[in-house]
Amino acid sequence: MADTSSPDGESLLFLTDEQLSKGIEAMFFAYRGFTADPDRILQDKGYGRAHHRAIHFIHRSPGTTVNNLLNILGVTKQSLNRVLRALIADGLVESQVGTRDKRERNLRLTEAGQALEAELSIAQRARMRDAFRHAGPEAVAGFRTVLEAMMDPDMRRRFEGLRESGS
Amino acid sequence: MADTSSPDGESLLFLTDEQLSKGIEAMFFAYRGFTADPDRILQDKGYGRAHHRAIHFIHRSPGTTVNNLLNILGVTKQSLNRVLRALIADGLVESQVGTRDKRERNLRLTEAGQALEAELSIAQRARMRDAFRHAGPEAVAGFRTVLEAMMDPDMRRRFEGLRESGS
DNA sequence: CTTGGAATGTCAACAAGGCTGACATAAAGT
DNA sequence: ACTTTATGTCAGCCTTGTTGACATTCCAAG
Repeated sequence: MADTSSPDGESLLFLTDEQLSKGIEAMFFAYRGFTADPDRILQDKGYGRAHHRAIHFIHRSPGTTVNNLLNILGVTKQSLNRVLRALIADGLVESQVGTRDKRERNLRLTEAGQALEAELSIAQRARMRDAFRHAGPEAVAGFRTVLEAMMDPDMRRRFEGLRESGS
Repeated sequence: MADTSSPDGESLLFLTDEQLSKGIEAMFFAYRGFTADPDRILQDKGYGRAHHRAIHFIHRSPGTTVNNLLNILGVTKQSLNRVLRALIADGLVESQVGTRDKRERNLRLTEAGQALEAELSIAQRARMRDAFRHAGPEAVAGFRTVLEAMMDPDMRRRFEGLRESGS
């Protein structure tokens, strides 16, 4: 509807300030929905969003180092360390001294950690799946394209680097 | 690439756990980029993301009440009040006793508030505009569709309610 | 072998921004 | 008159971010 694309040039109607503001608000409200389910699950267990992020990316790259995690998450080592310490103390994450470089710590989820990860993932993916299914494959492709364009360049590189064994 | 859509049914390849996880990570990284520019601007002025949100939605609905803002932002009145108090004290927001119902306060941006709002908006819209332009109108439509589907239903209603004088 | 620097861990202190609970006030509704 | 609603405010707590300082460990260069 309201298809006003000209034959050669782009329509550009989707670049009005109003459309951009709606995009901004959509990001805000959608992010709230996006985090709502994991937040609820974590709340009962005494963890927060920071723990979720650590668990997610350790699951995603088993054996990753603290420094790598630091770069992905974009927080200080002190902040991450507090979270990791709790997860390790609670037996959700194990930290092994690196083999090549013994200064490094290789982080992995324990069985309990994998169980929590699965619980969180299932909830968050369920919402994502419903949204994707409802919107359809072409909308999903557009969604991904816009989000990638919205990232900082170094984050985009990191994002594209995750699991290059694509689909 | 890897186009495996079947003739009648949907391909559903976009609903694999791997695709959903990429969607989750895309949201995480994109949201970081989304908030990066305003965060930088606000940091120097002693404000944070919470102030930005209040300013944004007061700008969006001038004369709105505290209660309305509370519902949109999804925080407690104490939390919002702390932010509003600072903005009012600094002369960025003005609070007028309601005309119909004198219990209500109607919130508006002062000139200084509008100036800050513009500064933040311009930065955030610039990123959104670049992302939108790079992705193209169809991707933007998909982006919006997926984000709306990801919202909680009441937030979606609120989102659709903002500025019904749509484009 | 010694020393410099990198990776990591830890302590302390602090701030933003969430939260709950309790209470006060004014105005509206019954 | 009484209750409810809208708002403000005080106090205190939690999570999660920040800086700064310092210790340890260990690779690697001189």
